[in-house]
Amino acid sequence: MYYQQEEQFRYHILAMQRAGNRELTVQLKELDLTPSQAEVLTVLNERSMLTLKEIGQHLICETGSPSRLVNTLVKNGLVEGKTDEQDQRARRYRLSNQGKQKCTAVKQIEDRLYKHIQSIYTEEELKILNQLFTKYIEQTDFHSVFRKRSLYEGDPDSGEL
Amino acid sequence: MYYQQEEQFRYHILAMQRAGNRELTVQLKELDLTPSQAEVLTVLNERSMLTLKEIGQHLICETGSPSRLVNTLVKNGLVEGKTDEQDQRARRYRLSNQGKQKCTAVKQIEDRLYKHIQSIYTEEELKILNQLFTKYIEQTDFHSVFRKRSLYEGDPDSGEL
DNA sequence: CCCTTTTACATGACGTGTCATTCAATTATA
DNA sequence: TATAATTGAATGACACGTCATGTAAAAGGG
Repeated sequence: MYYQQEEQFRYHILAMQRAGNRELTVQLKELDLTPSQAEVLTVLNERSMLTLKEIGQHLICETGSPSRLVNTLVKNGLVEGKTDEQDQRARRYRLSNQGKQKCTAVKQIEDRLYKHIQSIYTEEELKILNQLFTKYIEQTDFHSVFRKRSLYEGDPDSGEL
Repeated sequence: MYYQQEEQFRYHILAMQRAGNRELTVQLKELDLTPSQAEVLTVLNERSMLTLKEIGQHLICETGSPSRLVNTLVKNGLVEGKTDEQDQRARRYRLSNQGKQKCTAVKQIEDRLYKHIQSIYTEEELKILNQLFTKYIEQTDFHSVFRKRSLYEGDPDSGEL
């Protein structure tokens, strides 16, 4: 068969994403959160007072402007927004106290996921995988997201220009 | 940072899936198909006269019973279904002539994707990636899907038990 | 300063993914 | 053979992810 490895690769990526997302969905259900909502909380926990557009630039789960996603969190009292004083169009968002609490709970659940990953791959294998992934990601819009989120280095502020 | 590689891995998987899906979505738009719809066509092209449940067992894009997905294709004239004679509950689906035509067009688009993947990774790297992915997939429900779809061997019938 | 263009966001639309519920056909069981 | 349990599928519900459109604020050009 032509492209056998390529086809396998393509469906592997899809399956891995689906599997991971389901795992997270189940775990996060006890917090009444979806994986996407949890990612927003994580982003706002790292860098507060972001506009919608900025939040979008830090999300891997979604490209465009995550209006609905963030507004759901506002409605649920986890995030609060204020109109930007310089720009009346923009709103700046931050975690509420309840949101901060949720966020620590989210971290525990993420740790479970990371431990699961650790149980499957050695640190050496993960490095190989991530290195190869980077070759792909570099060619996509996501590259800047990873930099902004500081997901490449252990250093938690190198993405902030 | 704890779990740095694991976190990167997790988001890499998400980003790769999103990037690939967007690429496919754009390409398939000229056929008026979505990636999920294209996967159903591909499955029915490999093995015809499947029930909804069986189609679901061959799909990586979706778990449950893909009623709506398949019915959209029926409505668009790409797939036709007949009630199973042994089991009045079940319907058996196959590609219409129009569906078969679409399917060859889909293959060309998939080939473009595979060539893109080839342009990023060597065959050796793909083998390493797929081998590592398999370690993960083996622990999920998707393992049987890959076997049924014969995505593991070049042999196009080994999954049929 | 007015007018055009751009920008930030909201919203409608559409097709998923996922789960729960419902319904009818089939199988198992008492 | 009645009846109960199971199964295949349809459907409602909900939250996405993506695109297109609309609206108001801001920026830019004359």
